[in-house]
Amino acid sequence: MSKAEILIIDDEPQIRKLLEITLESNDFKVWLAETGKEGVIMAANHPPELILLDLGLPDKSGHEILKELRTWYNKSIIILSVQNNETDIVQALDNGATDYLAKPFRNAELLARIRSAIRRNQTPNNNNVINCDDVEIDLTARTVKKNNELIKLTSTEFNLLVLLAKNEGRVLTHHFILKEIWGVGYQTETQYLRVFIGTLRKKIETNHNQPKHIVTESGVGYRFC
Amino acid sequence: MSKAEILIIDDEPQIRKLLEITLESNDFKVWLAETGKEGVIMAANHPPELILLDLGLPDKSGHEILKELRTWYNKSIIILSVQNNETDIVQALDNGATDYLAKPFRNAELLARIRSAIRRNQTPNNNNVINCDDVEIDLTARTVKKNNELIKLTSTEFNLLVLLAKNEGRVLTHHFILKEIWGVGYQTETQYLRVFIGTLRKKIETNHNQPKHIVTESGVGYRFC
DNA sequence: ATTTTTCTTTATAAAATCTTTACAAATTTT
DNA sequence: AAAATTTGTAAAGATTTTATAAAGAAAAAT
Repeated sequence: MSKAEILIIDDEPQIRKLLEITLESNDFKVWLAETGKEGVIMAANHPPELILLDLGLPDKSGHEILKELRTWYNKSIIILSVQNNETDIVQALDNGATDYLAKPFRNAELLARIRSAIRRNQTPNNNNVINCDDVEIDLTARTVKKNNELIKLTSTEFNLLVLLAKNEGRVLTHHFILKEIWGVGYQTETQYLRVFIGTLRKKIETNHNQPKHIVTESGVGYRFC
Repeated sequence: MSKAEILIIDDEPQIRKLLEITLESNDFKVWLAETGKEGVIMAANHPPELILLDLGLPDKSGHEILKELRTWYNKSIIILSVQNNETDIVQALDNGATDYLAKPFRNAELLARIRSAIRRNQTPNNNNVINCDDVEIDLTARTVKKNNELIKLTSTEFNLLVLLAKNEGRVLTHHFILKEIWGVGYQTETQYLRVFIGTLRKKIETNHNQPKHIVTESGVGYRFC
């Protein structure tokens, strides 16, 4: 599972730094923007899982930025603000903010609210899939489809296929593959690998005499796609 | 559009009255419960669009009620509490609370947070019935039907089936299932799991030698559907 | 207090997967 | 082109994993 990405839009350097440290040490990937404009551009280029938005920005009102983001961004936006008046809170929530936290906020609470907001983003099918021609590998579900039909792989076969697919186009040496799948100590058991590559090919190649997906690099290893 | 229904679970009569008046004048239909137990029953009989839950209940801790509700209720639950300490807030949010508001709260803010929470309900995946071929699982009533006939499951069997069904199509590892159903500390008791999968199959599979619903992924875990 | 139900544990059978061997086929080197 | 090396395939044996029954323990219901 890769890290969830959070975009922070705040003009105060200390707050940015504090948030950056807190969030990164809690296993999030953090992006920083100083102005609303910059934030909108960053969000558009690389939509994060969640946005932390300060209301008091120098260029535009945070409320404006929120509205602008909400025209297309539909994941969570948590407002951070020194303003703790009802008007701002109500306005922000009604403009589509997921949550509103007054500064100074408490770290653990912020983190819990972030987890909660991200949890709610999680629609059932945001699975992690690798596609390659007629082969589709779903890492979360642990399924492999060929021409949209489910294929049954054993655990080791699946792990091997994922390793190859994750390194698509790259040659992986026998040593490397054996170390990754079977562990250190098995690095010379190249025969294991041959047998498993064989069964994999039978299952995912259309014509297993002319493999298109799992290609042999004689003397070196194998390459996917 | 009919009125959205809100269930209030709070033991303080003044608060109940205050909330009732506020919410009804804002076009919500209000249900009232004085104790956690009563609240759970009312929620089950007539699932509301949102639940306002007080943490300091006389019969059980509000945290317990929250957990109990969250085993099947997946619309919004907002916590109201006189406690404003981080521990309670974090615990509640991590147990699946949608939001947490400290008493005394401001009316307009509460209303805005309620609107926000209800707005988010509209998005998918708040279905309380899972259908899969000839099997129908009703999370609210805690019943399972096969070909429209009720099937009797024990509590553990039901929980296991729900866990699998909620993750339809995805492999769940032995470890994960054991942790979720039996709790941490049971993660190596894979034999429990085998026995329970066995009885579940006998009950819901048409031909339990060729299971269609609960599929074994040897060396990894099980998959539903 | 007794019966019934559910859960835990043990034993064993069955199935699936992995490892190993043997040899054929393909590729590279000489 | 022949020899040497590497790779692919099939199949047998070994091992691991899973399924099922059934008995004892614990919990719940009567």
